[in-house]
Amino acid sequence: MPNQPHRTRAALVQAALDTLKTEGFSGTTARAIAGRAGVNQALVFYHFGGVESLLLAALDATAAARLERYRTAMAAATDTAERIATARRLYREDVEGGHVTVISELLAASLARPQLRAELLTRMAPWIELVAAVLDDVAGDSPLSETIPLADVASALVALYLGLNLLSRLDPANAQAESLFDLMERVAPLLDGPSTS
Amino acid sequence: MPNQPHRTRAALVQAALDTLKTEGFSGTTARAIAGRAGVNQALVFYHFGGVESLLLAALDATAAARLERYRTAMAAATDTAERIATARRLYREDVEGGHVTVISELLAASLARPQLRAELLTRMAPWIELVAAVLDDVAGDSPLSETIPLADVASALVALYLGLNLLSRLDPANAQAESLFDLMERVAPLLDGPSTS
DNA sequence: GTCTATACTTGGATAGAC
DNA sequence: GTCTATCCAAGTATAGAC
Repeated sequence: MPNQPHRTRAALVQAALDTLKTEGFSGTTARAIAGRAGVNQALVFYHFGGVESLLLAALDATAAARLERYRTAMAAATDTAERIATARRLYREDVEGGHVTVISELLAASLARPQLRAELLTRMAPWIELVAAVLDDVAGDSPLSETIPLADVASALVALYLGLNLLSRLDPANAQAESLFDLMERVAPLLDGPSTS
Repeated sequence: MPNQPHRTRAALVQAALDTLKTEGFSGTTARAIAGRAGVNQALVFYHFGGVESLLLAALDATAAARLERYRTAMAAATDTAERIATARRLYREDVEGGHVTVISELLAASLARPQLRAELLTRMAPWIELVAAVLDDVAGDSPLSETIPLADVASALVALYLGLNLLSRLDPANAQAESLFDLMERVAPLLDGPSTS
């Protein structure tokens, strides 16, 4: 009884994500993924050609959904305070859902894998663009947008996001990120205030 | 001709660092380390009890030297501009020398290793304290120190540092970090200016 | 076209030789 | 105290059964 191919593929993609989130990159082997998916280990190679390709397919699947979620949530926010509150909500979702963990583990593993590194480079771009677009909205017509290179700040914010997620492993309560959002919420009115004429 | 034990141990520690920097965590096996050190693979277990313990010993060795370097370099800086210039210099050293890579790889791997996670938690504390101390000097007698929780900002800066290093793998030129330091140098006078009465 | 069985390689760890 | 020989577990990948 041959299984429907797309079902096996989907199960492997989901299992790959779950394994990466709970076992880390070094624990994400063809056997571990297949075991979680309930299929034979060799199917990883048949359907995806190898573990690395499967992981990239899994990243693409989760990143597309996540990007869409970010875009709609951020579009609904109209001022800086709301954008920060939204960012906090999204950050919590990411930590709980392990969405950022997937990219962190792959980035860490890309050190010794030039191919993986190249693939990840392409896939980081839309995130940095998304943050840059939000920053552009925040800066709005204020003089900030002229004097500060938004693209660089966007990269830095993405780096901060990754770093916070990495550090959050050591502290399950994740107090740093929460109090950082508190701080940003206190600073937010200073950004909106002057430009609201 | 029995080797002096401390020579073998030192060779393993150095080889462990080099392997972690070039092969990443998943490539840092007892065999890879021992091969690089030019000793038998079983000595990793004899001298350190296992790969993970060796890696922690290696981290301790490099972190102690690195912390000392940071402390003396930062102590020599007297105003905010100098501190930022020093931070830029230290950051470049870290990227080139792979010092942060060691901790990034271990943090990424700690996801599925509770013991490693606990050990790393202890070892991150002095770095956050160091940054907090520098921030305290920067804030000085300005009102900033009252309104902004320095400990949280210190954690965030450490996270940013880790994240920048992680992203720098994708872009060898590492333009983000450099232009971020540019930005900070332009903002620095605003911090020093008002409080210099 | 899909999957199973199996071959081969690499890694962790230790018993015992020197 | 140091290292070799060796075992066992786990990983990748493919040849061939269905």
